[in-house]
Amino acid sequence: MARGKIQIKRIENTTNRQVTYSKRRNGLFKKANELTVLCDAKVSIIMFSSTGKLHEYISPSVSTKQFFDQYQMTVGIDLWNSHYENMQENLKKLKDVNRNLRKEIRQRMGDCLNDLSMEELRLLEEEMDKAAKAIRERKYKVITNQIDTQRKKFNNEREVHNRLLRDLDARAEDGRFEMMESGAADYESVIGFSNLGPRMFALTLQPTHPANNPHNTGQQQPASDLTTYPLLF
Amino acid sequence: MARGKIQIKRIENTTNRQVTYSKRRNGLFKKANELTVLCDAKVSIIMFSSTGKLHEYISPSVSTKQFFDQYQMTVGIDLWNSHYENMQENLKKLKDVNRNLRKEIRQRMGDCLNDLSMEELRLLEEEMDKAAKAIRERKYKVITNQIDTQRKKFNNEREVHNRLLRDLDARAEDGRFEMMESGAADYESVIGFSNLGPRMFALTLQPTHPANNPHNTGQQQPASDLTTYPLLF
DNA sequence: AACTATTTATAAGA
DNA sequence: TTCTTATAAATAGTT
Repeated sequence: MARGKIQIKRIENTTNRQVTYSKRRNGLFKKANELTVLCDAKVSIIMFSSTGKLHEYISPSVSTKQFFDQYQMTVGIDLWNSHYENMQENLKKLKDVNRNLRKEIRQRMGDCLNDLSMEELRLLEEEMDKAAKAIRERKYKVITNQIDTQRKKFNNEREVHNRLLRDLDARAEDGRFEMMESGAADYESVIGFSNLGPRMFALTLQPTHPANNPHNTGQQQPASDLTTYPLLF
Repeated sequence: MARGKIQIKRIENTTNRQVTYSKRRNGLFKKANELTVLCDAKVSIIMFSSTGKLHEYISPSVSTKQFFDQYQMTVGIDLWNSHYENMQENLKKLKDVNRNLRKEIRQRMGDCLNDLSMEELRLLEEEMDKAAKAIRERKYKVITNQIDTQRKKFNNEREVHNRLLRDLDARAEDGRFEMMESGAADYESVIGFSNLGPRMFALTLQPTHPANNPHNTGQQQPASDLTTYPLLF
């Protein structure tokens, strides 16, 4: 406002506009600061130039965040509530669903049955029976699988053992002197193992159900005995 | 700036301070608006007086919300993210809990048993049995209560009916002419009801279990017969 | 709220 | 960008 009055309308010359922006921005900030000091006020100015550049003034001793909080509190309506609201609602819904789920679980555990109607109780009982059946079946299947794994492991060990025995016999026939080289202690340990092997298993497994599973072949004998374990649970 | 230079420091006189606040605020807003127009900028001014009063300027065609969004985007740090984060986390936790609850329910319904260990299956089965027992007991109790209510209702109706009969007998003895006044149709209907009453109930209820409940008194006979209903469920 | 003497801000030019 | 300066605008103190 000097060297000629100007119209308050967009300055078309870009350079001119940016110069004016810079000058007036400083003027604005200076005024804001004076206001802050003179009147003990809190002022926040945020501005973007036409090129998108940000400039900010804020009264000393206040943070933008504090400013924002106070703004919200004063205005009453929550600026970020629009962001929040949806979330708040989701949270509430989820909590509700959660509560209901917990209630359902409690009912399925036999608690909190008081507000169930006769028909609901009947349905629940039916479901429980069906579920219990499924659980028992699954349990049985798990056991069966465990047994099966056990059997395979056992068969495998037995085979290894048998191979060991065969090797031993073969060596004993081929050349007895080779064994002396490897030492008597080794020989004794192998012999010891062979003595404890099949006979020990036969002792611990077979007497339990001597006549069971008539379709078992000799090959599967020990494992088949193991599969009768489920009956003991 | 007029009629004498002033020091830029807090104005102690309250009235004076408020007047100056008001004047300079207008000046600031005017300047902000000029800046907006001249330089095609976006300006937001938020200020609080020393008394906490809020005043705001914002360039036309921009909302405070948009302003803060742009501010955030430019500054990079999210002003309300700190508020958000907590909520986001809560939401996530709740969803997780929710998922687990649903899974538990499915397991209690006999589905999704695959990732349960043998021990978990055993415990679940145990719980299911216990729960099923509780549910059956509750069901039984509900039935019993229903029966009891039914019985009371029935007794009450019977009593009303008997009183009606007694009143009828009394009237019949006291003065037969009064009845003729009220009309034959009414009389017939009352008689009709009395004929259908106790005999009808006796017919429908008693033959079912003629020898049951030997400890029932004559007074409670029809209701007691009703209490045998639970056996039919 | 209006006035106005004076200070301050600033447009244009350098 | 900064300085200069003529001039417009803002405003302190007053009514």
